[in-house]
Amino acid sequence: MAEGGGGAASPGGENLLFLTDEQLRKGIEAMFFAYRGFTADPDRILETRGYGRAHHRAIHFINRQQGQTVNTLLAMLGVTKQSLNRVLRTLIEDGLVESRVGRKDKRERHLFLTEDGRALERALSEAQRVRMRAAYRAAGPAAVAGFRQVLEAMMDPDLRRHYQAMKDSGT
Amino acid sequence: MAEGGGGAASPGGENLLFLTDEQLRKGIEAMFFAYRGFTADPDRILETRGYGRAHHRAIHFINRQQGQTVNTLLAMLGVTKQSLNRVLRTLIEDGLVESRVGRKDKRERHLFLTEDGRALERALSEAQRVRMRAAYRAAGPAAVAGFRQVLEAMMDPDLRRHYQAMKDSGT
DNA sequence: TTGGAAAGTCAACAAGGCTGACTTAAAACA
DNA sequence: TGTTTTAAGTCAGCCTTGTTGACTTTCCAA
Repeated sequence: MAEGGGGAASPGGENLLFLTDEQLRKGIEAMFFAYRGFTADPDRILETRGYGRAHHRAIHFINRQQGQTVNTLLAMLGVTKQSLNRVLRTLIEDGLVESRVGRKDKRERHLFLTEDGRALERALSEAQRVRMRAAYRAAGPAAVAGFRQVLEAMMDPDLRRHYQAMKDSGT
Repeated sequence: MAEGGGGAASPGGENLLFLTDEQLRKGIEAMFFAYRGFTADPDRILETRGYGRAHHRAIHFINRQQGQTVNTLLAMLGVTKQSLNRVLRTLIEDGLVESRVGRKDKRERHLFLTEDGRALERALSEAQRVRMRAAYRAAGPAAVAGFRQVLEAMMDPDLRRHYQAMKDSGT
């Protein structure tokens, strides 16, 4: 922690010590190592099923907004439709995802998790929540608020919109 | 921030509102979207050179501790030597990295960035620092301390050691 | 009725992970 | 001294997940 944690008490925001290249480098490495931890637990579960992170991402966002179209999901994930389609096809074949033709616009496909799909989603997100919960507990409530603030500020503006679109709707 | 920032003042850590599944899910998505932003700027630079993230990671950690051996770097990156070697070979061929036989133990190869390598490292890390700096400024010093605390708590213990090994040595 | 959007498919390719088998050189050990 | 272990590197082959480009099918809407 060195002087990093100590100076945090200053509420004015004039504390420019946080903006030295050293401080920034530490933040960069913290992101790198933390993201490794963040993905490690679900990766282990996915491996036993022969899936990868791409499957996890698809499952996560389909669960988040059941019935969304392929195009919506595409915008969220930021990959090509060919890439998504390969993953989606295996999930549909394996009975984890259901694709229903749109009622109004029959060109659209609306995506839903099946019961099996929801079960896997719960297993994956619970693994991730266990780690997140432990980190939150270890760091304390004030740290958690700061954590989310910095992460939000790091997002690209259009990705931030995707993030915020769901942020307040749940609960 | 909704009620997220408000409850943060409680220092006891008994505030379990932070540990609802909804709060945790938001943290999970924040990591996902923020990491995308985090890698976007260097990715653009790397693309112009025909490099990928694997090259970036190698360059970053060689710069962090010039003269380290291949084995040390391997432990840091958490990939196989075959995977690292492919990347390292192109960096050496392109004159960005120099590999010197160890003086004491001649089996070891010590890795250094050349002048060109340092130049690319600076360009990459500066791109990342610009975003990090902006996020830090937007969120404020208290948020930054919390950000680092939560990220550290999310790391796997042995990765946390790698992170902390360098954390206080620089500056 | 025709243009264009949404979805899906096929083919080909690249990056970057992985495993396994093997070589070379040098250090460490018995 | 001779043997084993270690560090590094290499070759071959595989997988996932990303990319482009070309193409079809469906079907809404002008």
